[in-house]
Amino acid sequence: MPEQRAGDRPTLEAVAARAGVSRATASRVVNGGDGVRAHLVARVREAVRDLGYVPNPAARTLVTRRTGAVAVIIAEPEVRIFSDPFFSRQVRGIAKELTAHDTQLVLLLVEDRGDYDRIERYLAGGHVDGALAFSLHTDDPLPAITRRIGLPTVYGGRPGWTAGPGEPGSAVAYVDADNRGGAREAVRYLLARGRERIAHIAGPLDQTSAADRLSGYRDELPSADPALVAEGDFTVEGGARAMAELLDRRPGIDAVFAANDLMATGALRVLRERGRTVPADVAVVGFDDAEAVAGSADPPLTTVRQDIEGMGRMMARLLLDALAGTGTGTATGPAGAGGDARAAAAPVITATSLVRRASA
Amino acid sequence: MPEQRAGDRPTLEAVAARAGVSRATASRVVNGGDGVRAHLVARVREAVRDLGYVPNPAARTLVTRRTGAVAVIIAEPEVRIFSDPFFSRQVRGIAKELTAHDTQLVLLLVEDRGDYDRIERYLAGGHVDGALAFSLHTDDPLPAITRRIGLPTVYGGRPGWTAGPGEPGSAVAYVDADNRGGAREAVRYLLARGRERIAHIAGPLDQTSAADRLSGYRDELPSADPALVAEGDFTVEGGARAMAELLDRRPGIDAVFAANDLMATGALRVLRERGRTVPADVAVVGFDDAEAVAGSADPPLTTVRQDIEGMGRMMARLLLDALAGTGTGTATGPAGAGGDARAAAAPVITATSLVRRASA
DNA sequence: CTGAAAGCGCTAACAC
DNA sequence: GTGTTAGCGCTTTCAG
Repeated sequence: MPEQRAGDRPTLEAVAARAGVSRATASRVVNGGDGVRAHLVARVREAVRDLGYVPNPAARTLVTRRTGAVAVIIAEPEVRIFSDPFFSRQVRGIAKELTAHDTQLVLLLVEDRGDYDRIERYLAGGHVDGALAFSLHTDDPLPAITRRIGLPTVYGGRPGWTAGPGEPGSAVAYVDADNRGGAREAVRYLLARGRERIAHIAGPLDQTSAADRLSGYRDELPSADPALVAEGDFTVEGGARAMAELLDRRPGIDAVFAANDLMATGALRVLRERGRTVPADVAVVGFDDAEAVAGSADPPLTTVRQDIEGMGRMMARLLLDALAGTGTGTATGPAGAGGDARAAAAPVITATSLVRRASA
Repeated sequence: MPEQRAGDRPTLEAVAARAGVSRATASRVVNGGDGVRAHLVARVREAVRDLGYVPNPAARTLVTRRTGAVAVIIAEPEVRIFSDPFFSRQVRGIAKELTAHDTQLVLLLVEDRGDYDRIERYLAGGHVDGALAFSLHTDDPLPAITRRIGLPTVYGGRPGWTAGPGEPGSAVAYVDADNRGGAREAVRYLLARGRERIAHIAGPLDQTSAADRLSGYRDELPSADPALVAEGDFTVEGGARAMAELLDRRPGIDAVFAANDLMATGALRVLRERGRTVPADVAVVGFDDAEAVAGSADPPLTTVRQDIEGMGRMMARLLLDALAGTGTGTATGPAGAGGDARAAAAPVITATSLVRRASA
């Protein structure tokens, strides 16, 4: 290997030399400059600028054991990632918050079960300081992995295994919308408008968001005819199928609350095909308020809005807080607490609100 | 079960000791094991397993100057990222290919112009080995940045500044669909079905994909009435607005070719509102074949399909090839070529195909 | 084929 | 305040 090209990146050493200080002082300045005399700070800063110095993150990570990066793990089936703006929005919220804290976002997409090996190796390798993961199903292997590795993790959506107040040690940090409350509000609204046979198109019930919305529906309609509930899959097609089913079973339906906007859109289509007018004959309420979907539906959807981007931001904030608290990963915290005393182990539930448009 | 707590992760040193070899040999085994006697390989592998050893990427990067990570830069305005499945699909294609080559994906979202400083610092920091960037507008600062840093980069979509065969040194690696050819096919199809007043809803013309599709339309209809072209913005709403405009200007339209499916959907809505039947009165053809959009439109869209995920994969492959070729970044290649002689500096154009559904 | 040794660039004690 | 000095864990000549 010939000698280093002149274009090679300058090191801290070079900066120090040019500024006439030691590497240590140069380092102090680069990292904030506390406790260094002003004129030296200036000299070092100048050298940095002149040389175009940029710290080498690998070297820094090697000694600090911090990477300044966070993994975002998405394990959702392909179809949903693409059809539902939900993920992109949430990721954007996360990205904004991470960026504001100079933290990088490493995207890990899980295609199939076998990928978890790769994920585990990656996470165990110390490439990232923490992880953000979405809507886990009950049997998802991820929690076990992150726990084994001792990697701070925040979940998006209530994880499937958290049912009651949680057994000891199972405190999980997660962020979710008030799905149940939002669903209740939707149904109450329909009731208030005089609707009497209100159906529900549920999402896949192995997802807590779908289950919680169904619970909300049932809260308000405890004695509703079970035939008024059909399970969809959060897609337009699924919503259409469910609507058709519902109409076949109970032609007298005068309102539908769909567990997301995409399914509501599918319902709208079927209602139109079957000659029902919305909202005159049948009122429709969705959930999400994904602008590109709800606003441009025909007619525009009345829906339960959740602040998806805000939830993403909140997830990131929770994780960053946890990282600021602990050292490298697990415990070793000041007080001799047993488990990893991540402050944010309590869930954060964000509010929803009903947005009135034309469909109900 | 080793059950290592993070913090005391075993090092190569430990592996070597347990296997009774030197660190160098252990390293060789971990990195493939070429030229190490079989029984030593076995012993080291066993030690790795027993100890649960995972290499420290920072240490490795420090010496190899390779990070095993690639940046994916998305600078699209918010509205498009969320409404259009295009990006998620392409990112997924990229992710698949990168994963297959054990390379990580670092997502960089550009919110506003000021973010480019941050991006430059990040890229210059050597966090990643290369970059993948999307659909640049003519004046995008990114190319200058990556060139200055000498970071191998592949673009998705023909960059705005590549007009002709390109000036010397401006050879850019990019992957794009055959937008012009696809548009031609759409128009020819409409013509073949006997349509005589074919309008076009273009995308924002500062994006090459939109411009190229318009060119294709004009190729087939060189003397078309200019009032038959309206510019949209690739969103449902934009498509609706453009359709309304078109109808106002030329009520006799009997076909519309929209530059993407989302706009075609908006057009469908307006046509319905205005009492036009599709395809009887007006035939509609889209572009993209985004399943969630085209397939579930009402009526389902006839559209020009492009293999978005495949394009993403191709982008990643091109970049990985380039990385395998060069050392750490810029040049130092064998022949003393002036510019960075990345093999893949020629664009890759992928084929499109017309998918017939009900709208035309 | 294997081992010894020299760093990669940086931070963090610990002296001065 | 600032400099000195150890490494962080790994790859890679270079001997043997």
